[in-house]
Amino acid sequence: MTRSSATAARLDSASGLVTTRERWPGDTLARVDQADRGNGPCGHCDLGTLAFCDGFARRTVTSLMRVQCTLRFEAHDTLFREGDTGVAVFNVVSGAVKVYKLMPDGRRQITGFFFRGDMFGFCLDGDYAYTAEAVTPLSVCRLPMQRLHELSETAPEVQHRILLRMTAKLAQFHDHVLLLGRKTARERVATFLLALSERARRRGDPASPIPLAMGRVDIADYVGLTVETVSRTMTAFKREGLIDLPSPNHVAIPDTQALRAASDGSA
Amino acid sequence: MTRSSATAARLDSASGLVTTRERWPGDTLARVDQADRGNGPCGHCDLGTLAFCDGFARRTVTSLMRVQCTLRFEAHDTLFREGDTGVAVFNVVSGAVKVYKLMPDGRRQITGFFFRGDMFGFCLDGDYAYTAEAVTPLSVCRLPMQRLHELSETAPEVQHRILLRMTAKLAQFHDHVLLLGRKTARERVATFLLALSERARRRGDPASPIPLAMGRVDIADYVGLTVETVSRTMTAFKREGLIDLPSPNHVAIPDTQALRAASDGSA
DNA sequence: GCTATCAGTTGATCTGTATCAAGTGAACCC
DNA sequence: GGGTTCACTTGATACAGATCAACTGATAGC
Repeated sequence: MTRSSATAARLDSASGLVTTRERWPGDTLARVDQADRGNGPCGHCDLGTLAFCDGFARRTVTSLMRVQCTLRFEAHDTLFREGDTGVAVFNVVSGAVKVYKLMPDGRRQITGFFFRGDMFGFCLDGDYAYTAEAVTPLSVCRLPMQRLHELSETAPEVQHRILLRMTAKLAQFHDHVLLLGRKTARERVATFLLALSERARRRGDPASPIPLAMGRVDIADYVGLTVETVSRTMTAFKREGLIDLPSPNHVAIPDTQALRAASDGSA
Repeated sequence: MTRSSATAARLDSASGLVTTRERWPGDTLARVDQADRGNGPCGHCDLGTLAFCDGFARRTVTSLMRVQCTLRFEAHDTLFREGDTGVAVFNVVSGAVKVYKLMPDGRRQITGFFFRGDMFGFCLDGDYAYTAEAVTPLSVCRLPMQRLHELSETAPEVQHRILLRMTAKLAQFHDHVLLLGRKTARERVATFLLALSERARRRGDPASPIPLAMGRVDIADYVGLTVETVSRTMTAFKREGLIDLPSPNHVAIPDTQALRAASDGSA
């Protein structure tokens, strides 16, 4: 069984731009960078149309700006832990996050990866049900749940957008439950790679030589296998010409249809 | 691999109270019973505080009443199928529902069971991501998504309540993904039984001799095992005194702590 | 340059659960 | 009352993927 490596909490006070407006889980790890500017509606990120606040009325954006907070983390930093009081949602500006649950004996299940434009940390008056950890150097936009809730009284579009994100996440979970409950190792790995590829395509990035932000262990803990099986399966795919591995962290998909067939047993 | 039995579509025109206000997926199967009365805020069900509309302002309840629809189904009836256009959410008034996804070769994964007071079918301008089927004779309250959305413009509490339900569902999915990805057969079955028991307790029903609305095949397709393994595991639990089976469809839990220990490998 | 570390890969073996097959008992029907 | 059906159980065997172990190559530190 897979055991999680302990996450070392590291203090980073080297940044010249740190200002702390309030206390929140993980704040000792975060660097608040007020100098961030970009093409996001509120000017605090460069997410453009991927930004949570994109398309909102001017005054809604202004309200969000006031409570928003841009945080930076290094790979392996923990944003919050399972059981922490859930006070904020996060939008990934750059980098990748994994969220996972641990069992008493150390077995770990990663329940989601989040990339640029993704939102995570939904939690209404309760504790976070999982731990969130940076996979790569990370920049996130943090929105306090309480403020978001207050705001949505007057701006229903805010709540509606959250609803949209959650609906999409629910649909994703249905797929992932199918993967974990009924798919073979080959199907799992194929499905995972395809999902990454399709996500890239939807975002306008090249769909084929896709970068793998996460290591083999993380992939294994996500698709419910061991590292060894993930590794063997990817080697097998390479041997069969289903994928190419220019480097361990880059996967090329020469024939999407073939990989898709491998992802649901129709091949 | 588990194969789903074909669901026989049955027409039931024997009811004297059928009135069809509009067309919707599965309407040929449903009986609309306008005569239902109860203690629910809108008078159309007896869910009491479990009702979706419980606690809403008078005029909100009135709006919901007008678009609400109470439907009845028999066991094995299909409410909607994966790929159908998602036009409504459902609240279970009585009985049980399972939702599942199928693979091309017939493998099936049940992604959720829904009981009295539960809400399912969330789907914002898209298709249902799964099929919903009655496990027992069923009564549901149907709410058109579009109307719900319109209503939430003026009544934010509606959207907020949906958000609450979805957040709870998301948390449940995290648990289920952990179960499917990392738990052993014993742990899966123990977790499943405990969840049913705790649900009953939360609802004020007796937590111990819990009725199993679903058959062994459905349990297997939910926890990602085969019928045989579920059956063997339950027999083993009985032999070890972890549970008792007064009938195949009733489970007594003499020692919750012991079963809990079995549910995460701490025993 | 030498060593340590760490991610990934590959090989040999073991095992938990699936698969295949048959048996039991309750409910239903003619 | 005898047969059919269907859900569940039990037994024997097979196998996919886990486990244990070793190897490779890249990166970092001194």
